[in-house]
Amino acid sequence: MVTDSKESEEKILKAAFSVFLRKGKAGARMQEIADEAGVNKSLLHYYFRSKDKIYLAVLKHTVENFILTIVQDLELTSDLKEIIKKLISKQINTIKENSQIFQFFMGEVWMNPDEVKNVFRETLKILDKSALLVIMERIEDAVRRKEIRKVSPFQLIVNIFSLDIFFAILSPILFEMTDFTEAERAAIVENRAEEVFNFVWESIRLRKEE
Amino acid sequence: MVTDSKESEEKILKAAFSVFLRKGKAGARMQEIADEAGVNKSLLHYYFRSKDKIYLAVLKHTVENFILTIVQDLELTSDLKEIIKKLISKQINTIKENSQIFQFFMGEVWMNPDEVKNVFRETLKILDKSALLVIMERIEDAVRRKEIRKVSPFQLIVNIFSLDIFFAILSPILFEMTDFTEAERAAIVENRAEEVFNFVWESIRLRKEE
DNA sequence: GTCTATAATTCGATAGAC
DNA sequence: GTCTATCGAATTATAGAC
Repeated sequence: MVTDSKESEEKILKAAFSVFLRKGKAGARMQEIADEAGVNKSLLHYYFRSKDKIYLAVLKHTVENFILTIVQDLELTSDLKEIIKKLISKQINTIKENSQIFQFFMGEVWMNPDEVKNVFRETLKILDKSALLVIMERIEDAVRRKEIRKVSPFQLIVNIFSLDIFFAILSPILFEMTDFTEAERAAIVENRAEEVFNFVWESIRLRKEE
Repeated sequence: MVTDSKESEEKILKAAFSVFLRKGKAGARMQEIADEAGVNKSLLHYYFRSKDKIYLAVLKHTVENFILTIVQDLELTSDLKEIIKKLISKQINTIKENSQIFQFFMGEVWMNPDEVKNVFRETLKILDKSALLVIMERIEDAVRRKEIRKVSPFQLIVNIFSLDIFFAILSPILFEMTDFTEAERAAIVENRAEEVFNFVWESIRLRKEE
């Protein structure tokens, strides 16, 4: 069956994305990708030469997704409290909608650290980092204005992202350690953004009487 | 070469631990385990029947390690501030010394969620959870005594663990986004426990003037 | 561009000698 | 308990027809 060339290539990429995310680099099978794409296995090599090359394309996509989630493009007109609240809720929503990507990424960081680091570096060159820099500058500014206590902007961002992503990946396992009912668990997941914001804001806001 | 039976089995387990942690379930090779253990490949099947069985033994070990790191056995005589400070520094030290285990665990949660969940459940039955329960009870108590603001003990523990483990796994990657020198990076890693404690304690401590 | 057929290799597992 | 030899299945990759 002859179809548009772009069409097959895109179908393969989409299927590869799905399979690699579920099975990881070592567990992914070319045949499974071909089946899911609805094309012949040979076409995978025709378009991408090797499994490694397909994996690299998928990895690049997840790294972009990862970085853009940390960065997030925000309106910076409002005050810092609102900026942080939006950053957290946007991050948590993005992670919730793409949880497989982040779980895959965490796994690959450990399995292929050098490969991930290289892709990460290259992706950073291309992507627009200004959004992150602007937020970090805004945090430094808030420290100077005594709106919040003295914190390292980098560490604050890392802390926020830790609270967002770790819970998203491990909450199913961690709940095993508790007696929460299904309804309670759902409520905790639902309110995670608010919980994180409170936790963070209570930590950094400056009180008048101190 | 005939050696003590226990000796070979232990060498295999140790090698399997090393290989599975580096390569994951799908990427690990029986031959590589045999080589690293210095025994014949057939012995792996003689002692463990199949690759799956060896993997399961390794997974159990990592799950125990994971749970015991969250729990940590602490002196509970001092005040809550000291308890939390010790919990954080102990967690961070444990994670630093066994970072491969936690990275492996994060990866396996995504690749084999059901298998991990099962092992997790079984391990919880065996392990002594009292240490965690005592800490959570101590947190609730502190809330009642107005030593700290109202927090969910579960979420506080999860938040602390998130801040500890996420940074340990991803800091090499995240540093790629910054201009820190090697010395600065080392200092940040070195001071992570203090940073996390400050972040947490500032968030939950109650001020007099409020 | 797409398909069939198959080469080339790798891998988990087992049989059987010692 | 340990080793050699090998099976059989799975998997990546390619050659070549259409």
